Amino acid sequence: MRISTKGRYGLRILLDLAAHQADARPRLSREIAKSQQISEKYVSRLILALRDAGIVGSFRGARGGYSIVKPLDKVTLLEAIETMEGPLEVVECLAADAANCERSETCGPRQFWRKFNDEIRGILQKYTVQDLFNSCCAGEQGGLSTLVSLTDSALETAVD
Amino acid sequence: MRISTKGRYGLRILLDLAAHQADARPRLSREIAKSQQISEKYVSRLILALRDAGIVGSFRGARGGYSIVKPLDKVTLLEAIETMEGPLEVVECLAADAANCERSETCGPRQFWRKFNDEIRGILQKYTVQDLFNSCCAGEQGGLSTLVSLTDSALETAVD
DNA sequence: GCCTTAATCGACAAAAATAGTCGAATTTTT
DNA sequence: AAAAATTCGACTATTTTTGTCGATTAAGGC
Repeated sequence: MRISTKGRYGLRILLDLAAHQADARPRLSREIAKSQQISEKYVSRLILALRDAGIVGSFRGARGGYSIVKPLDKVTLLEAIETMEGPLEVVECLAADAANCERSETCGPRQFWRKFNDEIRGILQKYTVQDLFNSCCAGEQGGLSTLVSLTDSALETAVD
Repeated sequence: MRISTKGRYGLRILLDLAAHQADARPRLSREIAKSQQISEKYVSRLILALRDAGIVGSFRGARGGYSIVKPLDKVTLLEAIETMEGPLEVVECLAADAANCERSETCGPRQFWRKFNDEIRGILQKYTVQDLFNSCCAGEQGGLSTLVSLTDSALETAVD
C-alpha cells in the first residue's frame, strides 16, 4: 500500500511551483529538477499529467516553463495523486472496467473494500495541496507571506 | 495504492478456514487451493506466514492440514494484511528502518503521510476477519449458525 | 527570417517488486 | 515401512515502476 514516486514527485513539483508563484517567469523543468533532485527529463515527463489535468500551465520556447494555473487550495491531495497515478483503488475489482471479477455483487469483502477505498479517498479529499504547502514551511521561517519568496534550499530540505 | 494479492489471498485463506472450523479434520492446502482457485503450492507457501503469526495451526503428515487457532474476532484486518504484506506504510520514509530520508523531522509532507498512514491503519484495525466472514455470507443463506457448514461453492462466489 | 530556448512525444531500457513454481526433505499417521 | 502431508530454499517468470533518449515542435529575440 504505497503511494508511488510518481504521486510523491507530482506533489513535490506542485509544492516547488507553489513556492515560485510570485516569480516573474514560469519555472523551468531544469530548475524544478535541480531543486527537487529529480532528473530534468523525468520532471518534464511527469508534469505533463499535471498540465493535462489543468493544474499546471506550460509554455514552450524561450521564456517558457511551467506555472500553477489552478488555485492550489482548489486542488485536493486526492486530485493531485490521482492525476499522477490514476484512480486510487485498493483492490482491482473496484476499477471502473472491473470485468475481471465474476463474483457476486453482494460479495462481502468487495463491499468492505469499496467502503475502505471511499474512506481513504475521503481523507485525501479533505486536504489541499495548499494545506500541504502551508504545513510544509510554516515553522520558524515565518508565516505564509514569506513563503512565496523562499529559496530553493529551504524547500529542498522540507519536502518529502 | 493496492492491497497485493498476498494480502487478499491471505484473507481468502482465512475465510476459507473459517468456513470449515467445525470440520473434524484440519483442512488441506489442496482443498483450500481448489476452493479459492489459488495453486496448491502457493497456498502452502502463503499460509506459512499465517502460521508464523500464530493465526493458523499447521499439522504435518497423514491427517495433517491447517486450521484456525486464533479466534478470528481477535484478528484485525490490519493484523491479517500486515502478516501477509509486512508493515503498511504509504510512503517509504515512515518505515522503522527509515535511513533513506535525510530531510528534517519537521518535514510537513512526512507529518501528513504519518497521519494519513495512521488513519488507514486505524480503519483496518476496527474490523476483524470475523466481521468480514460474517458480512460475507450473512445474506439469504441465513445467519451465522449456518455459516460454519457452508459448502465451498457458497464461499467461492462470495469471496473477494 | 534565423537562431536559440524550452516543452513535447513516442519508443525504448533498466530496475524493482510481485507472483508463482519446483523438488527434495521432514514429519506424522496408519 | 509406506503413504500423506507440510516445509523449505532456491529459482523463474511476469508485471509494474521508474526512468532515459533523441527527434520534433513551438515561441521569442535579434
